[in-house]
Amino acid sequence: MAFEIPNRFTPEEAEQRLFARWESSGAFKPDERAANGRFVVMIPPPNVTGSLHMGHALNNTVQDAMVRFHRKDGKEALWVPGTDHAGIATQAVVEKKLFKERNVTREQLGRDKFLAEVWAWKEQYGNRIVEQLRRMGCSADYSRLKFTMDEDLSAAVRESFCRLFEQGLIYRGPRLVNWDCVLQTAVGDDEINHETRKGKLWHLRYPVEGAPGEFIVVATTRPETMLGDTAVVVHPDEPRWKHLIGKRVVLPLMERAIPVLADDTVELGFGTGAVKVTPGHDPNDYARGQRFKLPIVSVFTDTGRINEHGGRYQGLSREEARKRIVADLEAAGLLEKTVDHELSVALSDRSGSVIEPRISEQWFVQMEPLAKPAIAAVKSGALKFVPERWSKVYLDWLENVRDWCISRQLWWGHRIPVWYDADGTPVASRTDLKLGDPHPQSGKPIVRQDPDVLDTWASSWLWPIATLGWPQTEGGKPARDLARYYPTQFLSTAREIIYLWVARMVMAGYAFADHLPFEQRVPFSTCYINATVLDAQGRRMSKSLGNGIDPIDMIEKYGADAMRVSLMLLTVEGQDIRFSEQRVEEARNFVNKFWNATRFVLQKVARDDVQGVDLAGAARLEDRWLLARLRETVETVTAALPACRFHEASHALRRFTWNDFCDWYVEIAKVRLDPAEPAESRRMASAIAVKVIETLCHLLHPLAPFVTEALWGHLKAAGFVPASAKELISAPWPKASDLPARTAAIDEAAAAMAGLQEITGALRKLRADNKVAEHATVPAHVKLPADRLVAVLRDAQPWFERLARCTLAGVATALPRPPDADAAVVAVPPFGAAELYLPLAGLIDKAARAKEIAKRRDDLAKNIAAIETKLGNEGFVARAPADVVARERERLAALQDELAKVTRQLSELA
RNA sequence: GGGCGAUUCGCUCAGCGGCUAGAGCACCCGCCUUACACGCGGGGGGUCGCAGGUUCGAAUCCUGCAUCGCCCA
Repeated sequence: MAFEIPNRFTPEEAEQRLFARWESSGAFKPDERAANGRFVVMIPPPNVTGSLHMGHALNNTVQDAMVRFHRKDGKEALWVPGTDHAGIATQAVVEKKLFKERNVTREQLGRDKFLAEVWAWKEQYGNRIVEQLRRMGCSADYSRLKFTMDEDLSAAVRESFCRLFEQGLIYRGPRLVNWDCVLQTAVGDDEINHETRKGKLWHLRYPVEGAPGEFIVVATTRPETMLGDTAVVVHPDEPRWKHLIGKRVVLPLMERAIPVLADDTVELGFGTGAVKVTPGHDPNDYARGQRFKLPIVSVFTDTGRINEHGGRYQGLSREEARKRIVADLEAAGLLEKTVDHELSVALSDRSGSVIEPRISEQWFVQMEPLAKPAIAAVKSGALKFVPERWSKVYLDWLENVRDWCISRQLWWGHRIPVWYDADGTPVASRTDLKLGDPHPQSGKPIVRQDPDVLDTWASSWLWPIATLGWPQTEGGKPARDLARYYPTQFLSTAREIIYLWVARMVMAGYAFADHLPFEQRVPFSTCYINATVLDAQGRRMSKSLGNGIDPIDMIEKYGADAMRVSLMLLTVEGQDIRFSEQRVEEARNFVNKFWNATRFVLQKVARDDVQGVDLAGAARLEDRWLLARLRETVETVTAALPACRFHEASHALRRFTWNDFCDWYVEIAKVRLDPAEPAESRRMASAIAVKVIETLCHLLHPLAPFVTEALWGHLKAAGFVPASAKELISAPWPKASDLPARTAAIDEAAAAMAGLQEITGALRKLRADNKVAEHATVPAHVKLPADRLVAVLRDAQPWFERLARCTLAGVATALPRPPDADAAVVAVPPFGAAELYLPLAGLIDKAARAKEIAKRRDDLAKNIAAIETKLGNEGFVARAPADVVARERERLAALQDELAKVTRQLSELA
């Protein structure tokens, strides 16, 4: 034995060691001497509060596979990691913790002390997800780790705010926002979940002014909002109410007269046909209010209680107010009826409370001017989505973009850099202003800073530029990293944040990356949208369902490589994937298969066996075939990986490794490496086996970095890879052109090899059908349709006999059927059909045989008839491509040959 | 209401104009053949959701329908 390694890969031992070595050798840092261009990726920063879930696992496997491929492909590869401060989520986590552990609220602590607590929490727990990325093997440059609240990134946020403010693109005003009454902040549309709930629909009567006994009936799911109604609208053609258009109704309980207006957006004939309008508490009504210039009455406080505009209901909670109002209406005879109704309720993602649409003063960014270049980026092809269909989602949003509410009533985040004088005149400032300083415009003393912070996306939209140093300059020039690595080449993310994040990053790129000409500012040229990882039943993985799979558990049980490979095997063009532990187990088995194939080669082959062997000299059938398959595999993987066709790449690798190399070549090599074999044959087989293992280490490395790097170490120790060679992570990607080029002779060898594989399979089946004991060796007679095949089989005889588990008693184009033999026919395109005989001295189950052969005969006849019909069709012969017609003719001939032989066998059996 | 996606063997999915529609898992039969039982050999199993259409030719393209899922309003 030349070399011994264990018969199992032990990830728990190898992963930590190899990762530490990569990191300390600087393998994760961009190689500035790289000659093949650059490949730069920004991680979508996970929340500091987060822990790795399967979505992260997939997304980061994709990024790492891409980065590792391009790094090995000779590019200056940089992957920038980092985390996001996640304003509302982090604040909520820390608030909860403080209350639970010390029974204090943030208000009791005060702003500064509370923020110190959040920072302390971040220092202690904020790196968890980064540590998890490292366990996955992510080859990011951790020396560049960024956090959205870092000083430099915070400076970028402030600079961007001030620029937009100065350009007049930021404004402040009252708007209807999603209000979280528990956390007492506005929340973004993305921080809301919609849930279908059972509720009621109350039909309320609003008395018509000056017409006693006459009512308009409106239906509502939220009767308490009626306190803020400022109109009733009906469709202009609504027969029930159109005569009341222009009149007024008296709002019950409030005794306030409000107009009845015509509005053709009311659905004709639906419900009561009339709609109450509460612009202060409903997004649709808000839009109507804008159109009709209705007054806005806000009836809730920021804790969700009725305010001073709610008359005698002031001070009640939303729930109490509803009960009282319904009861009072009923008492007044104004409740027509109540029906059960399913409705969609908006819930805050963070507090779980029902979102109250509410008018409040907020800061907004005017989006239209920023959206224009982002739209153009996709239309011009500067930015491409993979899969392409997501560009529609992106464009739809940008083309109907609404202004962006960027203020949040939180403490944790980037404080809005705006100060006011006593008149409330705001000014945005790059440097902190102190109370009492003169206002730069009015000259009056500054009296306060805006208390709000910015939406987290207002920092993450700067991620690609800010992580590279924007807006810093060095000697009047843009920061070195920004100049060198921006724009980036690739972004991989989830579909949920195409507009929240992706679209905004593109806007920010055009708005702020002004060290570049405008048309070169797109922050990434390809945006890959990941699959959603579902559970085995096709449900989303969620905390509430408890059906999530923890990637770290999978890594601990099966190894990081197995988890990564399982995801890559499942990922077809961003189609959702159903994931389960079983898939990881299967991938682990594949990793083990490759490990053991390498183990075999290391055990059987020594360095001296392969010295000076030139693979171009490979002349034997199986050698030419295997090298051709290896070359094909290199070509496939090299094309598929950079195009994000991960499933194609990983399947091609599994197929070649397992089915071609292990199932055939390794078995053949067991014969070829026998000391009795001629030295030339032994040396060639050895060299090919080593070449395959070495090449597969490279090709598999982006998917399974640990096991391949570990095996690379063994190849080095055994002397197959020079001791001076780089670590696999940095070693150059194999070139197909280094393998023997395809020639007619090689194609012919591949066809002949396929024939021998068919014949091997047929002989194995004959044995199995006749229940030949596993270890018994039986003689076989093989009648072949071509002299060429006879030569091929004679040449392959030593390994063929082992693989087919027989001794070749006769091989010829013509030979008699041995007595008491079972027989089989197998098509060997393009040569014809081979006939196989296995003498079995009375053991044949003739009835079973006859049944099977008859079935085969019928199948053949059916196939032949189908092809004859096709070839008899004048349209087909005239219009189909010549090679297709020729192939059909060839097939017909082979099938006819097989049919004739099968038919004769059937008669011989009788 | 609008948009997107899916529907192919028991399960999960490839294939997206021309090989007898493939793979993995599961299943059945036989094997510890010293690289690997996380394995080896053999086998059964599918009128490609339904209905039309285009084409010499459709699982593959078009139209409609059905079912399921996701997103937007």
